[in-house]
Amino acid sequence: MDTKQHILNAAELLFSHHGYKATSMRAITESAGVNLAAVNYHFGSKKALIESAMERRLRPLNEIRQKRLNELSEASRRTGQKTAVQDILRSFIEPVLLLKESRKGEADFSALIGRAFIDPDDTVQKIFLRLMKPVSQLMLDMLGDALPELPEDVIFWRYQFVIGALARIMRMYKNPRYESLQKAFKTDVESLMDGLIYFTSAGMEAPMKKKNRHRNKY
Amino acid sequence: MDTKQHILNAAELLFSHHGYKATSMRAITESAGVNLAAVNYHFGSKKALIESAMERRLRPLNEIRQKRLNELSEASRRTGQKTAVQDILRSFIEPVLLLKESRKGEADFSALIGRAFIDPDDTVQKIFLRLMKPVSQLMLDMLGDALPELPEDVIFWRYQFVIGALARIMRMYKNPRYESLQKAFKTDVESLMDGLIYFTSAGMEAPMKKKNRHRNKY
DNA sequence: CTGATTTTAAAACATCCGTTTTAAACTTCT
DNA sequence: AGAAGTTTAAAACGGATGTTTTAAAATCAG
Repeated sequence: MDTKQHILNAAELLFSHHGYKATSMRAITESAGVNLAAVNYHFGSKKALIESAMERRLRPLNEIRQKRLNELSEASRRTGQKTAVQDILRSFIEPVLLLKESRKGEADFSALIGRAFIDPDDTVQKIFLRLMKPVSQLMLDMLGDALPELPEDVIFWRYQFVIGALARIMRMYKNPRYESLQKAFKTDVESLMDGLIYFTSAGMEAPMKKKNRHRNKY
Repeated sequence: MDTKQHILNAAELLFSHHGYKATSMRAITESAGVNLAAVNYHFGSKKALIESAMERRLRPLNEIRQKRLNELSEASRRTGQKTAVQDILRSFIEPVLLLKESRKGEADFSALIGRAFIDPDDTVQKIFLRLMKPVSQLMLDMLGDALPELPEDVIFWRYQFVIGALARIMRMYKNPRYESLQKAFKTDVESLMDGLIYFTSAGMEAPMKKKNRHRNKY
């Protein structure tokens, strides 16, 4: 009965490394040690398999995020103080990187999420947007409340900057492909996470400046 | 003789939309209105074609970046003042987004670069890293000089945050796939670019805080 | 035990892929 | 005009892909 889990684990690992298109059913089933037909038997199709793999990780992750964000809103209502931008970002960023460390035995599933952010396949993108939509909307609402002086579109794009930065380090951190770039840095997850939170908090709270204050020739 | 250009334009567009693996030779040649065999005749292989497509855009772009960065260094040497972080980031970010607007007739090649950042294919990644290496090293050096109080690994990761944020908006901006998320925002490129520069400048200059100043339950 | 479900093995399916080949037409330049 | 280079058309290549089928074996629940 754990054939499904074996398949999901193998799919998660291969998909996070090579992307959707380049991960074949034969590679998945061989890596999982099961028969080729098992995937279609249990999941129906490759598309349904990758959807299951993404949901297995993204659903509980986003539930944690929403719970933490709701706790922040409640505390704000209780104390009458505005929620700090840094706490909002921390609620969004911390869970994915901490879960990464807490399950060392399993396949690296924060890489799966990092891959889902950017996989070029339309199927993957649609699944991902659907799974992220509730927490994304909540983030935008809370950031809007925390930064009332910023217009809606500025909040939106700054949130996208955060997403982009997070997605990048989810793929880079401890990824052998990028080891050559990282010299001898032995940065631990907590430091990297805190670094990202400080960076994005400062960026989120940066003032808007007037345009055309700087000429350029290109 | 402009068959090669037609092929490159078609490859650029399709590759930026669907990624390397999902862009077939047949799709490229049909979109370019040329024969299937023309790609192998002119370029030798699919891999060599995508390499040409990337080099065509990335080489002049990074030359502009390096030239602007060198001008900043020279000005700093001349005046004895430290180079501003914002000017460094502007030299890196502005060229790609401004070139995007200046050639409306051609295929959208900033999307090509945005895609190259994140395509899962190993071939694409190797080509991209090779083309980006010189300007990346220059950026790290200059950021290190501008922020002497930050350790090397913090500079490195913050630079990666910038890369991630930039790559994300290069793919999102004016991409029909993400239109539904952007409500009625009619943000122009200059505003978006300035927004990214202010965001990343603030993040780059953010102070480092001590660790473990915040408990969490997950 | 029995019946239902799960899993395996092996083969075949149609389809797509990058690439190559062949021969004929077209263009360009000397 | 003639040679060289370019482009087209059509077909085929070997291989990989997702999916399906068939039948036998293994597992498990009532």
